[in-house]
Amino acid sequence: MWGGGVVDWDGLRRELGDWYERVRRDLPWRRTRDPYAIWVSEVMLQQTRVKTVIPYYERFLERFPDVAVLAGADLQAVYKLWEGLGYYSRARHLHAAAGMIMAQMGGRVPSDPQVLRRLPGIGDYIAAAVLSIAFDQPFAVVDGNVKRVLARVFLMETPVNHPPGHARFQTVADRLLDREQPGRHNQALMELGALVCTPKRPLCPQCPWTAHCRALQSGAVPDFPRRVKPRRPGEQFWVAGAVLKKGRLLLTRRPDRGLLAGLWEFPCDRMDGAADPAADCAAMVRRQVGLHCAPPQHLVTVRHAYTHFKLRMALYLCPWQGGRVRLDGPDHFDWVRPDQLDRLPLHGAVHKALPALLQALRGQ
DNA sequence: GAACCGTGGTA
DNA sequence: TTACCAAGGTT
Repeated sequence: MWGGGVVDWDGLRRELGDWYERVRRDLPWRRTRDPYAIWVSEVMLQQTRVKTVIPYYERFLERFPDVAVLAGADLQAVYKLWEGLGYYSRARHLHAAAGMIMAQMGGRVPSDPQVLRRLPGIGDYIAAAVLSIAFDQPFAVVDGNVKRVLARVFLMETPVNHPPGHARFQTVADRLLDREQPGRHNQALMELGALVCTPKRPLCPQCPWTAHCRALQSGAVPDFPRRVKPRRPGEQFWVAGAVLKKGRLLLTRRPDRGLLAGLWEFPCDRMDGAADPAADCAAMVRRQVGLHCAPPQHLVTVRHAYTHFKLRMALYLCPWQGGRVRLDGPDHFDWVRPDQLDRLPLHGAVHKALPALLQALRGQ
């Protein structure tokens, strides 16, 4: 894998550690050794930028300062704090894991790898991160940063976005790990990927590993890491109906599984056909919440990009005409005054459409 | 093993 | 506008 060349593992570890001590960012989760806080930070940082996470992390630790408080909290409150951060199952898993820790593990984040790994939402990466950073245990993390750095330094052809190749990176990361200071080492390697060995325009002159990097020596840095072509996401069309009754709007909650689990929205569904969207919307309202409404009035159509499909959602204003709410799909509902909408966790597409709705309501 | 699961920044 | 990408995990 390393082309027969000799690798100076000790030199790599030392130079990385020295570099990290010089340039490390002062991040909120680097000011604590509390396993709970480290865990929360790692969950939030999953597929999410540091800059985005910081305010969420601060609020979360303030509101839920330890495992016991989180376990005792209402899941809806956790979702509300997570609103806008995405991947909402992370919030549900964190809450459920806190409950398990209180019920079965004496209220402390477990330091046993096998126990930790059993908690929902904790996979290989987060387990290794918590164990190394909070408990000084010798586990190497492999995230997107680590793969990119290793691919360049060792000229690894393994695609970084193809699960079958993951084990190759883990093997190299294990060999490279500084077992004396695993927490510092793991953070240093990720910091190198975040600050220097970046996806585009890496800052090679600032890299502590210029003498070791095979991609740099062969002028191939822009060609690494390798990546397999992802499939282009398809497009979906949704119709959403804001049912208005006596100045209140009907909001529904999505089921606890699947897309946008647990978040609130206006009743919506994929469009049946392109023939008559307004009639589609009225039919959707009857089907999903059992209500009859006056002819829906188109307010706005928003675009939103999810991981695996693109969405165009048309929002209609639907004056209530009759019927009592009977849910088919959503698992909860509530009639909400427009100025109270911010009490519920809403997803991105709803937030995009909201200004048009509020403006229409003011105009009535 | 492949598909699913969000959002915002950036080029 | 589109494509890429970011401290992954679950089903």
